[in-house]
Amino acid sequence: MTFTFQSEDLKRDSSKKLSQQHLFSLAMEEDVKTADTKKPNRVLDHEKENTRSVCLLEQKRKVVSSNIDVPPARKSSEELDMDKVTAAMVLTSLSTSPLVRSPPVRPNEGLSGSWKEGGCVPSSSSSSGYWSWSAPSDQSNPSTPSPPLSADSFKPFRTQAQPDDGIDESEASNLLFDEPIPRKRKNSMKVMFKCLWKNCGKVLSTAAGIQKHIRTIHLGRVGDSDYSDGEEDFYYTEIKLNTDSVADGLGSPAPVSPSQSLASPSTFSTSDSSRTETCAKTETKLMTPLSRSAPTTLYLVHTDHAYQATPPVTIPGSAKFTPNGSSFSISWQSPPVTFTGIPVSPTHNHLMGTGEQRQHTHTVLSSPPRGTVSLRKPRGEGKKCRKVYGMENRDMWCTACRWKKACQRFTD
DNA sequence: CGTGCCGGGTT
DNA sequence: AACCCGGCACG
Repeated sequence: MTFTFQSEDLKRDSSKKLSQQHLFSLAMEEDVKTADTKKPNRVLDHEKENTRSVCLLEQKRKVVSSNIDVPPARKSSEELDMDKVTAAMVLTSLSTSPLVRSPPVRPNEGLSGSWKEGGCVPSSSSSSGYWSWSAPSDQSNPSTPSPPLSADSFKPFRTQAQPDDGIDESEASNLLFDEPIPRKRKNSMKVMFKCLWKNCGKVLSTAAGIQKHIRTIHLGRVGDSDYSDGEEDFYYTEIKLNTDSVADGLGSPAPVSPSQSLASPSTFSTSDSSRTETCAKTETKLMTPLSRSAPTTLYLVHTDHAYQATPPVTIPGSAKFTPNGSSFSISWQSPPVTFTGIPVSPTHNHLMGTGEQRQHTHTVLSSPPRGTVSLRKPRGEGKKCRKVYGMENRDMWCTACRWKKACQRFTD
């Protein structure tokens, strides 16, 4: 769209840099605003636009930074600052992730890639600006360093996680637990990306990470690990898990922390299929006994476009005792709406025989035998998307629900 | 009153 | 189709 014109503009006149930045922040602000109005409106669109424009702008910025010589005069503080940041980033990424060196921008990981470079941007508000990226929706004004307030304004998932993405699995999973609750939202959700590949329960905290994982491990794209044709999208899904309610649920000096039950981070090191297996197993072991009794690590997966309705939560192995992914999971988590699915992308899991796990066996859980044929449907008592996700997350509902049709995800 | 969803409308 | 919504029954 306006992109071409803008970048051209840039090249032509480097002195416009500032105004460009201005433009940038303006754009951000606008997006934020729209996203903030969340209420019952189509946030999704905004979000899409948002991310897209972010992408564009990111690219733009790169152009800027590469094409423009910063006059020596201003080089002092800004540049120094920037250098510090850059250096720090380089160091961290070097020390933690030997694997990842993200070249330019690639289609899928473009976002995360650019996040990293966000630090290098000669923005006037150097450091603070850089951090505020992570959640554009939190602050409408980039110049205010105010701490991100809980903000119901949040959009459930800003596509990719934090600025530290793309780091690498090992780091990613550790990071997750180190990082002291990035933004405290309603119930401190954690967005994770789970590999759906058979027998692989790998969970990473970044989309980039999981994509890479899939690419290298499952798709066998070793050499050109940077190349992404988007196929990975099919093999992972986003999950959200709630750290708060976990603690609540155990309600005591709980011996099991979410982190432990999720996956043992300690073992993460490099990509190796055997390792992934073990990880999956650990997960299973931990999950199984717990999930029978009380909610521990609450998470639920969903794959968006929903007629594939809640495909198995697929914790490999645990599926066995799970009569039905959806109704099972909701049943033990009522008031604190803890987990929610996340639309990653309009992809479908052809991987898991979608249908099979769903319906049947249902009867076990659902209401006692009802003899009456009833003229009108008894109205299933289970919570439907609307209840589960709430109005503000309408975009997470199954399509049917969005259209006010009979819910396809939580059938009864 | 909120929710689930039928029936019917629009794109 | 895909999408949206008025309106009604149910709780």
